[in-house]
Amino acid sequence: MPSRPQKQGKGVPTLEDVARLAEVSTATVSRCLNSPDRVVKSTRERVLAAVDQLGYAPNFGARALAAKRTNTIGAIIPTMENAIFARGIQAFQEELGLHGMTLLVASSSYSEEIEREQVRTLCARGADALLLIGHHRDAGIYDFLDDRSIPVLVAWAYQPSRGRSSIGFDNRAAMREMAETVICEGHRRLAVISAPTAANDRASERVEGIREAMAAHGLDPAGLHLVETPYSVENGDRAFGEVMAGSAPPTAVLCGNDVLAVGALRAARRMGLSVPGDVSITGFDDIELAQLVEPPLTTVHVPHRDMGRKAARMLVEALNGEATGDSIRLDTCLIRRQTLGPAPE
Amino acid sequence: MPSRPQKQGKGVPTLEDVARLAEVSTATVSRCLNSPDRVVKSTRERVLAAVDQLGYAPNFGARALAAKRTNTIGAIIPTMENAIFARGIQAFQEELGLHGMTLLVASSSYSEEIEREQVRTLCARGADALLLIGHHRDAGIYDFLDDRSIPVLVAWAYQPSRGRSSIGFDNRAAMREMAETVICEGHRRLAVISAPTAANDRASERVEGIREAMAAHGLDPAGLHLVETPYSVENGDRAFGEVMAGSAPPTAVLCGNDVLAVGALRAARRMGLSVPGDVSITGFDDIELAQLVEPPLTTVHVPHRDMGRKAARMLVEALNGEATGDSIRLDTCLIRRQTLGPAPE
DNA sequence: GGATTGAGTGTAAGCGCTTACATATATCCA
DNA sequence: TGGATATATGTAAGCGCTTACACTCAATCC
Repeated sequence: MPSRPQKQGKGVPTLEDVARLAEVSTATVSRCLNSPDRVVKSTRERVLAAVDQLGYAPNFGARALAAKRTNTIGAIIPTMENAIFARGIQAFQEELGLHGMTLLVASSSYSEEIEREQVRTLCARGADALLLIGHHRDAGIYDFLDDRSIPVLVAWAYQPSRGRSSIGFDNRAAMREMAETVICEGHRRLAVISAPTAANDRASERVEGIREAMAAHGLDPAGLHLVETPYSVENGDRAFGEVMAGSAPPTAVLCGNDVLAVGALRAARRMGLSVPGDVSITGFDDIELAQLVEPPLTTVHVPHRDMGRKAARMLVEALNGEATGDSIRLDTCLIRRQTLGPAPE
Repeated sequence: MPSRPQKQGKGVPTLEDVARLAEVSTATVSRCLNSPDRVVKSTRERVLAAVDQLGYAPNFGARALAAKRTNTIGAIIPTMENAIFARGIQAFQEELGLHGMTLLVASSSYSEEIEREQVRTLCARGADALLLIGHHRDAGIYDFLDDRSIPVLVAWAYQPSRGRSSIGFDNRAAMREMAETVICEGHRRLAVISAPTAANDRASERVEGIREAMAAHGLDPAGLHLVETPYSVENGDRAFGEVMAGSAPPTAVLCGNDVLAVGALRAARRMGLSVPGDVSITGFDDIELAQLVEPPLTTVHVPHRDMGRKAARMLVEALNGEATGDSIRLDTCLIRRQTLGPAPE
């Protein structure tokens, strides 16, 4: 990376420039900007006029350095391309704005390595608190954050047993409910198409939920055909083919998220299978797409927006020292649309 | 906003702490981090060990303050909830990462006011360059940026006449081509469902393209039934009802984007209209959803990812002083699927 | 009428980092 | 062997801002 000159002193007005123009001290200018009521009106107006005239914008880094707080909250999500995060984060940001805070987003592309790096980056940038997705990550990251006493909130997950403040829903219970509903329709041979579970506790919890339901209903969890594949319609499509390939294909395919389910649905159509006549397919998340496909998808509804909004409030409280350290459990609900039916024959 | 104590000196190691532990000066530590080859190996290793042991992460604000550059590029998009931006920005970020730069995203919720504010925020945070969507905005914003000599790239738009470096496609020409195709199918009564055009040159250019096509084919552009409504399936649905309400409803409804088109499609189905038998519907953007709905949507394909990637390269070049100041025009192409057919009767 | 108060403002010390410049040590050749 | 040169490291001056503290000057009180 070659070094390059830029932002030549010329054009960038500083606090001092404003002070000079308004004929006051830098302290007064600073006060005008941060606690206007500590400055008499006539002075304030003169200063603000100077600010305007110069097009002055305070240097954030310098301010953070001097004031030791940034009113900034960082969030690290796996990817913005996933509608559920995009939606939750949008709500998160809106709510933060209401409290005078700014959001800094980073994405990890589902990589633990990148996430670790992003945590450092966000802290270096002065994030006062952090929003992370899911519990699973190296303990070192939590230590790092604790050392700096930076509050962390885990979202899209609810496992109070982890001993961290979190907001989300019980992925396992939600998926268990879905699996039980499927089993009650008479299905005995089940398959799952899931996002990679290794570093994703939400995904693995969901799969676990299915296993629990099977065990509870006298089915052998070992008989569950599991295919893991990254988040995309294309992959869901491919995985469905794989899952249906054996001699005794499943009569119901539970998908770890709606996008995979939509892919599965597309594959089914192409293979000439009737859904849910020949095979039932279910999703998870209830993204907009779920009700737009044909037939509309049976899935689990998750209140992403609500979660984002509440997460923002929790973090703001934590920063104000009103933290309870509690976790909040949001309710999900099963949405029966048309891709789940009784087992064939 | 109550002030609150946090990050008590205790836990946050500074450059000086590292220097003390490694028994070198702060300058040496700094050099180890920024130009490792200017430090002899033995020292370097000692310093890096200290960095590790302390969990040191450089303070970004302080660094920016001292070095006068941040290796950060800012982007302001209308909303992350729109898949086209999410996708483009994701690619943008990935490419920036390859060049050692970081992305700072902000969203404006389609508000000029908020956008102006975000520009200041990003500059205050030290963005070395900015990515903005579309040309339309107050000249004051450009002045502000020019004063600071911060390079700006306009994306999702290509209008070299605006005299700013931009990357995108010709919204007007792309939509004109679509309209011409529709007209060639025999349609005479057209309607448009568009995003609000007031502060959105992409939307208004698209509408203009339709008018041009009509004029070129002997139709009176004044006869175009235009409904403007914000981006959402729901709104597309509602707008379609509105557009079809008159005594001589259109035989083709062109939509300003795929999401509105999908809403229109849903409304058509509910109203018992056959698409394209009774009415043709077209979209714009070619988001994933377009091929997943029934029937698959005829639309204009836009290379969002490619745009994001190239935008990143252009900005990096500009920062390296290799800027050409040119604009790049990307090609769109019309994707005929099944929602466009010949005019009825 | 002098002491007390408090509101409005100024002075100046850092915040954690980078970097020009100074210094110290090692290396080389005549 | 001595001076020139190169290499490694240290010193210290800021970067633009906030804020504790000091100061000034009226208004207020006994």
